[in-house]
Amino acid sequence: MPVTINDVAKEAGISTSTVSKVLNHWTTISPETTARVNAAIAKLNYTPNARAVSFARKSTRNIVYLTSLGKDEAYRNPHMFDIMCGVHKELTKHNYTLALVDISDEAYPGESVHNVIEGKCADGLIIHGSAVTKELSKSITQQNYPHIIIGHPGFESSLCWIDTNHGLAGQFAAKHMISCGYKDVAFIGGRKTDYISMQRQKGFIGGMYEYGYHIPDIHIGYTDSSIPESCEAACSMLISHRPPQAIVCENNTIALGVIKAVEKLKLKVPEEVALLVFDTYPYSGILSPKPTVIDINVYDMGVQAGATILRKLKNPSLLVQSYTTLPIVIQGQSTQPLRKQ
Amino acid sequence: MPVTINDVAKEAGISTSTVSKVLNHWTTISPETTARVNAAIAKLNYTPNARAVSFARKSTRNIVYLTSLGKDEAYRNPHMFDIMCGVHKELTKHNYTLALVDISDEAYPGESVHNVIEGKCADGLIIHGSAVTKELSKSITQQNYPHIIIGHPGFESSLCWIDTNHGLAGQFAAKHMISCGYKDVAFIGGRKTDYISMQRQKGFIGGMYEYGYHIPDIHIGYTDSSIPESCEAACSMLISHRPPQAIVCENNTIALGVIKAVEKLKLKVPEEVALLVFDTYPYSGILSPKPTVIDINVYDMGVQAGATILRKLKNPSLLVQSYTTLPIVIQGQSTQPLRKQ
DNA sequence: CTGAAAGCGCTTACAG
DNA sequence: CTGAAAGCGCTTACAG
Repeated sequence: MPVTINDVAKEAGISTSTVSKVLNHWTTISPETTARVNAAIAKLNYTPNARAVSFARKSTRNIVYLTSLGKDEAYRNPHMFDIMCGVHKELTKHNYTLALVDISDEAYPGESVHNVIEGKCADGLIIHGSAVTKELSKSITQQNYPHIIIGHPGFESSLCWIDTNHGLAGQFAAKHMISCGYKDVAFIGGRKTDYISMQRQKGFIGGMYEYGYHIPDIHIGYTDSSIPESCEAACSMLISHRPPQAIVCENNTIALGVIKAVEKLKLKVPEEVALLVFDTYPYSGILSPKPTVIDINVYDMGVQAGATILRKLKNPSLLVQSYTTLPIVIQGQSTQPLRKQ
Repeated sequence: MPVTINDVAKEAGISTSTVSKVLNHWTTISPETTARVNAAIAKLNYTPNARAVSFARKSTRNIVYLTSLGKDEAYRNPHMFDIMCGVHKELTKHNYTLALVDISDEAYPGESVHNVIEGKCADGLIIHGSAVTKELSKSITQQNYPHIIIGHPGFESSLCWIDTNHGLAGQFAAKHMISCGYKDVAFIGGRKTDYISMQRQKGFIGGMYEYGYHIPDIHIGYTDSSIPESCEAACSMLISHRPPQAIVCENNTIALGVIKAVEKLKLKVPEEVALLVFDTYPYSGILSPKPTVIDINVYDMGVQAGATILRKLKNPSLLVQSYTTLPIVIQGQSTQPLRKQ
């Protein structure tokens, strides 16, 4: 028979409501009563029934994290799980729990969101950006349900989101290259329809331009982000009449392709061609030479997301659409200050 | 104002308790009543309040997944998240939810488990093996709390666990090597204190022995699982007077070290030395040649764990200590049938 | 500063 | 087959 608040009240010789107030740290309770209640709690080894609390309070202190949780997702998209860990960290700190909901096999789009909202099993919702559609956006906005989306949804809306500023990360890439003394720097990215890639590219080109360097079109590559196509793109740049001194790779697969090209052409990194890559990947550590990386602390983004949803709960009218978490440069061996010749 | 079961009852002109019975698919309800209630539910767009249900039922239909959720865990240990996804899949199928609890920064060991059990916020607990201690084992067993541990806890107990059979995986490695025609096969693993490594090694040696091949001590390597030490171990084997035809690498980091050694000695894979690796890693796909892998479908292990905890809930006296999920061989280019000379 | 009482939205014996 | 009523274990106006 589990011990309830009534047992504690009886033991302490005090009313249930007062025990509840002690539990909730009301300031009106006398120190003496508090002490008696605490003694009774300790004696009976009492823990409040979380279900009853959440029911009585009409608040669950639970947040749902909505994302794709299919097989192999952990290998394809480890960043998403790192974000999740950050969210969890922040929520736990404030005595909230985090429940997972999979969006990858819904019967109809928006089903999961609907269930979460209607079932009242959470106070708020954190949604991984890739899962957001316009319909979903509409239903969330209409219900005015506390939410935060990780990653810009890709269209204008009154949704709340946080994201990392990819353009800024591109600028950081430019700044780093300039600081090393590289002027002829190429950028190999994804297709023109790839939002993140284009943001990074724009930021990079803009950053170089600020320092007075114009990147010619032949030094901008668009690929399908596969190893072969990236290798091909890098090769053709490197054997052209004007090979770049350095290549910025928009993601890790592209970097692998570029490394392959470099090996094929027997070029030395970073002496003959320097490399810069966006994002740390599990295998970044095993590449040789160790690449210099423009990294985003996505765990920290998760923490931000957690903090933000809690702010939303306190202040539902809050609009949050913000870029957060500065990119950082992790210096590796694939770039180095150019020696004056 | 959210619509409650009472609103539905009023709308249908029927008592609350009957509505509840319709909701819970009692068989005693007349088709006519059922229809009326369902019409009212549809009309009012009613969804039961999950909190109230769980409170009244004294069951949460929630399972807690206890593991390490620190920063970068997703990169270090993607398998754990793949297991988590499998667990989630199975639980969702049966209308259970999954909540996450981090064990990585508890104030004292066992704190999280204690909170979960005492707070009654879950019906059961799935614990990632690395988090299990003897104290924890004791308190879980004493409380007779429904649980399932993923990975053999490492000591005898009446805990419930599921695991993959590492010895069997080792045997599979031997079988594959034999089927290719290799006889002189080396095994490079972790330290002798590494439980998994030793299981795999034993299985492998035993498997080879069954086919009549004895692995000499010089062909068994113990390393700290680092790239340099594994490279060193492989080198010394390969330049010895009796180099192995093939090397089984107990994990991926070891494999990277061995590959490094092979490159250093300019040996051809698989012609001059074949390689076999345990477990798929995010970067397995980028290695060249693509390694042959003895893999465990850990997502499926998660599914099993989910199914098992649900069985435990129905039948609390069930003891589950079982090896589950067969290893599979994923053929790559690092092994091939030996041509007769 | 403390307590009696209503209520959160369901489920489930029990009676009919 | 249906319904009135008690109860799940708390919280929170409200009264004192």
